[in-house]
Amino acid sequence: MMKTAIIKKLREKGLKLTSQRRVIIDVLVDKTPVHPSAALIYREARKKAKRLSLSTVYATLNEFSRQGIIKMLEFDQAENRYEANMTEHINLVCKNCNKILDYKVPIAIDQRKVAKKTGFSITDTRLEYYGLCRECRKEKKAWSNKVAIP
Amino acid sequence: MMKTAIIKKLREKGLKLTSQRRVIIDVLVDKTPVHPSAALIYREARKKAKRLSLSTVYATLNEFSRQGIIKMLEFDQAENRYEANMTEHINLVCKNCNKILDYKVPIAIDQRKVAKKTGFSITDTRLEYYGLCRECRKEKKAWSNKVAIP
DNA sequence: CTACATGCAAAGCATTTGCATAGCC
DNA sequence: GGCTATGCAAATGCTTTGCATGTAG
Repeated sequence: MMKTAIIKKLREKGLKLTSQRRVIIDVLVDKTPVHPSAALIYREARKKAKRLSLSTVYATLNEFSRQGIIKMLEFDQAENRYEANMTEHINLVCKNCNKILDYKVPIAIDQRKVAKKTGFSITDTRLEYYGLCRECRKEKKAWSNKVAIP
Repeated sequence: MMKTAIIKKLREKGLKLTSQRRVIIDVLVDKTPVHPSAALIYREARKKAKRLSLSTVYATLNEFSRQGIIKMLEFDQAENRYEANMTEHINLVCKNCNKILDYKVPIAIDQRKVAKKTGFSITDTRLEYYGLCRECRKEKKAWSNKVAIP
């Protein structure tokens, strides 16, 4: 998503645009390809804004996510990750290196149908496939060729 | 999944079948419809086995999940939830009451195709829709009818 | 027998909270 | 100006870890 689009949404939702938020949005949008964690966003944002605390980063990301402006991806054993890409897609999560890739697909599941069948009104989706990315697969293969059985 | 099926898988994977694990499996399978948390499983399991610690529950659920015998659903701000239903389905998560329902659909996404396009080899999937369940929708409606604007 | 499982208590760590201050609108 | 956002430090709470002991295969 464009930075300006996010800022526009802030306004629509009646949220204030502070200097900290501006920087956080900047970093999040720039880093969205790697699906940054709060810590990474904090580290990067600090370079542009010295006066910024981690709790502000969390508060901001939480609020934006609650408002549907950004997307929060939660993992156990690992930090949350965030993305500004709000179009429906599948996240491919590498179990080895924690890399996350986006996979755009026309989702065949009809949300309206789900709602009719189950009574659920859907506001959000989370679609993830876990496995090994190309690089980590190669690595594993290399290992199994080299490593003797212990 | 059947309890016997899980136990069979344990054997296949070379995992030991202890009395604690037996109870944990029992509870998990019985409670799978509500997608229990580790704490709930612990509480219920304690009724059947006095000698059982929470860390054992965690260790067991982690191991089983690692082995692909059960499924762990991780949330931020909330405890992990577990399920024994290993058939592909979508979890409908109510944001209001945290209820989780299963929605069985023929997933239209071809994993082999994804692998070819992206290099990802997929081992696991996580499909979730967030929203409000039937009951919570009614509740909300009732609120908005009653509650005056503050 | 022996490698894996368990129990207990303590640690870990990402995230949240409380409260005083600051700064958008 | 009023109400929201921020910063700081301390707390929270689920989950993990280390190690001695127990036990399934």
